[in-house]
Amino acid sequence: MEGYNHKDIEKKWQEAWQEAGLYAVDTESAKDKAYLLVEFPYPSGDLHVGHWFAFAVPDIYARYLRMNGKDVLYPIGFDAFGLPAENAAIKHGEDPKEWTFQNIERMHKQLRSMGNSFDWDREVVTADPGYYKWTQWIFTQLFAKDLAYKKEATVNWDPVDKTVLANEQVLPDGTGERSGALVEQKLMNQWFFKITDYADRLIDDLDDLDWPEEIKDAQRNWIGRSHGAEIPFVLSHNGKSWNTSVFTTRADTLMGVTFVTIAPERAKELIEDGWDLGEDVKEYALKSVSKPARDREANKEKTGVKTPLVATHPISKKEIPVYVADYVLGNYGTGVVMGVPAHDERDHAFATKYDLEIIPVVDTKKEEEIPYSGEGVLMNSGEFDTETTHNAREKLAKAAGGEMKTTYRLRDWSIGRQRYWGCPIPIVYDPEGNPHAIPKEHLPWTLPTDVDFTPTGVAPLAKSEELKERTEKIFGEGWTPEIETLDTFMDSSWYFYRYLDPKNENALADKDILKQWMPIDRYSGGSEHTTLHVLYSRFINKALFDMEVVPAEEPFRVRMNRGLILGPDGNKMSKSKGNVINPDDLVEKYGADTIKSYLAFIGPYNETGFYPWDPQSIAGIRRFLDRVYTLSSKLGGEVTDEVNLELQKTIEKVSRDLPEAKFHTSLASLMGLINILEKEESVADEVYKTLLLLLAPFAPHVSQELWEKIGGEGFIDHAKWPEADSKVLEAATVMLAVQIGGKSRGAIEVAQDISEDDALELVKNNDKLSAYIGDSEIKKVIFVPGRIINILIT
RNA sequence: GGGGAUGUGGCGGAAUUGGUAGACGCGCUAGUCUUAGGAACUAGUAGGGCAACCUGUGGGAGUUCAAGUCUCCCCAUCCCCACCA
Repeated sequence: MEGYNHKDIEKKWQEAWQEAGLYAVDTESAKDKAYLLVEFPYPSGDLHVGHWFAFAVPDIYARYLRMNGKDVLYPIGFDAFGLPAENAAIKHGEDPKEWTFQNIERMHKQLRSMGNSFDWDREVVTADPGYYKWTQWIFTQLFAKDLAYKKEATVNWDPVDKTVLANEQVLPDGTGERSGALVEQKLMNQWFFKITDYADRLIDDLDDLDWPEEIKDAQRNWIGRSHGAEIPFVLSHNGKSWNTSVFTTRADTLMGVTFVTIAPERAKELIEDGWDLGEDVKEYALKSVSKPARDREANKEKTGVKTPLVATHPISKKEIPVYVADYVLGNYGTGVVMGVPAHDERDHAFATKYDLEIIPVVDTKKEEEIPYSGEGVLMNSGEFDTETTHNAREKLAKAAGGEMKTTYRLRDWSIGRQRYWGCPIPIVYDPEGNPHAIPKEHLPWTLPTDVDFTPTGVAPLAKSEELKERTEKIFGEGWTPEIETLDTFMDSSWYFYRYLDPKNENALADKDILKQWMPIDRYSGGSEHTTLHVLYSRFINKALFDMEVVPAEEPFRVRMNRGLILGPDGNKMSKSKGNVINPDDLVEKYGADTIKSYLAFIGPYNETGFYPWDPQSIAGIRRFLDRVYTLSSKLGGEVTDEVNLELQKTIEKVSRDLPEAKFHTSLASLMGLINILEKEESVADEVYKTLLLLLAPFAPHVSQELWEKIGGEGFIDHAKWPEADSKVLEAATVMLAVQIGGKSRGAIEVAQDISEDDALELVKNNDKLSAYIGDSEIKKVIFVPGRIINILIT
């Protein structure tokens, strides 16, 4: 069969769309807005198939909404700061800025070859000073609200990239998200965002969001809210005492405490404060603290060292031993844990190993073994005996002088990076070393260029003479600049506001425009960003919402994660495996319409499946488009009732499935229609036109070309989405399934509203079906109109 | 260990939400046309059986006239979190 010439057609229409400014949106005048967002790419220099999956498929929905009369904004930009640029600079002596902007140039071409309905006038590049001026401004606002602060803390240190990482950037196996290096723990003075202030709202507000449960749960889990009690404990040695406290979710087991364990971090702090805890404790604590988190967690065997400290039980006043043990985490709760070996597995293991007393305080009725961590009735707990564990929880906490408290797994977001190619933190220090936000009139606080950025662990900006001079010139002698740059996740946590008003010089975006366009109607992206970018963006949005900078409390009305395209061999695409599919070659061979349709056809878009690239399937999709094209030579004649019914069914199906991101079933029904039309002698113009309208979101170029060919008016994108004729659909006959004695025996063609009696009569008059009834008596008939008739016989 | 999801032909996946399981595509088989084709087209394609039929949605129970879909118990795979007190 003769195929169509995708190269000419796609070039022709991409130019025409561009010239007509077809996808430019006026955010000020739009009436019925739809804001669709896809995660903007890092300018790595080469577009891969994953980008197509991420950008070309949601474009189907954008085009659908546009044909339904919406003012659709579908923007694109670049997350342009980051390490690859800097590493390329170090390796090949390139300028990171040059490297980045050259890559962006290349990617522009590739992105345009997709033929998406992007509004290119709104492109945003985070490394552009016009953009990062506002990244810096947001930082200064957070600083003013004490949501950005500096503190001495143990942070994740990536020894390869030589920079600090946020907790979210350390993978479960303890390696850096980017470098893959084993992350170390290092005590440093660092900038943080106080995301923990928003922990409750970040959890609670999830309830009202129309997001998949798995995404919400992943965030809830990450934030890790835990309700319990904080109970004071006094630890003493040599006449000195330390008033601390433990966090527990089981205050009811307080009378079963037989020892206390402290985290190595706490022991180290005590030693630094001059406590003499002995050589063994010192050695153990220091060794544990410097261990990479992974090593420490890998060792499931409980270890610990007895300290000379003595803890006083807050109720019984009994003296109990204190251990330092590395299974106690320094950054969760208080880093001090009460040991209840009878009712906690870890404490039990520890107590058994070090031969410590075990006192059961929950009556297990001898049915459960110790350790027993369930609920029950208290025993061995003095006046609290016979209380239920549930009721005793708060009472015991109060009796011990403690209070109910909630803790979180979430840590504050570490945002300083000791690297060059990033947004400079807009802070200067006065001669006394106090930090001050750089006032708005000096923003953007530009990234200096007189810097050698070979990573040494010291931030490269420290070497910039220009930055030093600039600071002193503006703020006075003795003032010094902050030398760290911002985590690039900060750049990307607000870009969606900027798309709305990208050239605004007075605000990150105009308030009225924000009010009209936020929140985003649908945001699709990768599942790997659930606890990174998406969480950070929600935090920044809430902080800005509280400052009345942005209008919506949540930025993303709908979030959906997509799947992953694998290589033809079923493995993740990677250069080393040699299984990378180059989209440019595919554009050349099949055209953009085919790639987009193939990726849409592969499965449900809003589920995170893994899809191996199938070179034969894509040929099948191209065959389908060729068939649509070829069909244009058979135009003419009248619409038959049968064809019209199939057409109306297809309109109904596509209009129902497409908005739900079920692009694959939408295409399937279009293929079904084509199969029917091909069997006809001729195809009426109106039928073909409707087919093109339905196909336009999936294959915009070839649909537009055919639209023009058959005399369609103007751009197909401006044509109205067809509406199914409900009269035709209602008048259609259906196949009524016939069951006899509960077994499927066939079907009869009937009107949708046929009565039970008429249907029964038809079955009786049908030789084949009535044979199943035979001489048997009809006991009962179950009839579901338009669906099924089930005749029960004796 | 905790949380979330998913199990349907050789493969990706459908199933009007409790109503004829396997739409659509790939692959496969046969044929047509071709010097040839890994091109295109036509027909077939869950398994078993010559057939009428029978069996089939990870396994096992159950509810129902009717279960891929609902309930309970297992099994497997994937993702997230995890010595979180």
